[in-house]
Amino acid sequence: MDTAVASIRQTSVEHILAATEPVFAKHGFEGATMAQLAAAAGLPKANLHYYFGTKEGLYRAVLEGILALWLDDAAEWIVPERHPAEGFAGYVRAKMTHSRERPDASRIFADELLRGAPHIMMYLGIELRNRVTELAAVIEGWTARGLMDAVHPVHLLFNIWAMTQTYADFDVQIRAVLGKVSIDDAEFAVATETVVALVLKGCGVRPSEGRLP
Amino acid sequence: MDTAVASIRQTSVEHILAATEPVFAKHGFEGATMAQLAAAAGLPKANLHYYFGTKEGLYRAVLEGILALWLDDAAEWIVPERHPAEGFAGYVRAKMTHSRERPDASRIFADELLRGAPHIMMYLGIELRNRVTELAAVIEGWTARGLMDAVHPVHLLFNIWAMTQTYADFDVQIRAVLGKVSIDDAEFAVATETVVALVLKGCGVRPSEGRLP
DNA sequence: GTCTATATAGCGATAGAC
DNA sequence: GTCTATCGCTATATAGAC
Repeated sequence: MDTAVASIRQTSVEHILAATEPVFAKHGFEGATMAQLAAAAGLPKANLHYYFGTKEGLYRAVLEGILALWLDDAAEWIVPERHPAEGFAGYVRAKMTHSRERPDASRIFADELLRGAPHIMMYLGIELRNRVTELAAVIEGWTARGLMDAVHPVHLLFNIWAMTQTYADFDVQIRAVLGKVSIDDAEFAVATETVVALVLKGCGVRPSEGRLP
Repeated sequence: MDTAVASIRQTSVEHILAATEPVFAKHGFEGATMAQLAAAAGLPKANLHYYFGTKEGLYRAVLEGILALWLDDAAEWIVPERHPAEGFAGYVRAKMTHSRERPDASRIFADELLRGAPHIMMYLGIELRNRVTELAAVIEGWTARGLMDAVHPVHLLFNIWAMTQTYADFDVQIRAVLGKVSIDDAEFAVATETVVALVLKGCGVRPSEGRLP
């Protein structure tokens, strides 16, 4: 089962998941067709049905890989041991890096939310909600220690997600308004530091002076 | 032509546009079917084809109504005559009100961007881009007059749009995380003032003291 | 496990009676 | 202007040879 040797099944499954992610990102679950998905994987449609049963089964498998990726950034940066200046800046930069390197993952998640989250309602209401409760406690702790202003921690998180993910989800609008065919590294760095500054100054985060109290 | 008497055509067109907006918001352009759209309007499919020709024709008509709505808020609030404390707060509150009252419009626009803006590329690159250039000049003027910090004006606008529209587009996530079936007025007011504070403090906007210099 | 060929259902769009 | 019936096509899914 869990040997280091990649079984044919495992290899095929991983190949199909990676190859079909851009198709779901481009067309959404409803818009993507099995013919497109199969063509992207370089396989006949029947093979996708063999491994995932239905189009929805394939989509759920793609989604689950994305959700696992999603929760990790916050757990690394929004922790009591850090000063909020470091924690928020690190978190925003990590999210922005994800928006740059895995925009398709962000778009699939955005599409799922836009449709009313028909496939991940339980994840939102239980797993994500629990994580947010933990993060909110850390942020309130920072405020209690006088390291930043009192800001509604949950709405702050919603806004950090919104700002960072807009650079993946609505990338086409950003490129059109900036008049650029693609967003280069320098422009993306400007965007990242604009968001970092908005969050740090917007929350009245005191400057980090070495160790925490 | 332009009389005050509503022609049958005009009445039907407006009815269909209003009735189908929620369907496009829920399923997107590709996901919505003519059968669903017709059912929402309480008409046979053939009637929709009679007035709009194709599904795409209907969708474009819905989109155009939304775009017209979209550009007005900024032109009212982000103007040189206002102090940025008043301008940004008013703009954010206006956008938040739109997210609360016309969430379907925001979602249709979000879906269009997520798909790569196949129907409104020209609007983004020309009309919206020109408007943004004007708004950026106003914001830079505020900075030059010492009323706020130097913030990249275009990225600031991207982030204001992201924060305000997330309350329409990703409303399902917000409700799930907050554990509420619907967002009540009090919660929405908290959200609004959280965004207002993030923008004003984040941009280092000086307090408004009566008249402008 | 792989792939061709096909079954069945639903799609956008239209013809033509009213 | 309205509506029923239906065309032609493409969708998801599967049967069955290899």
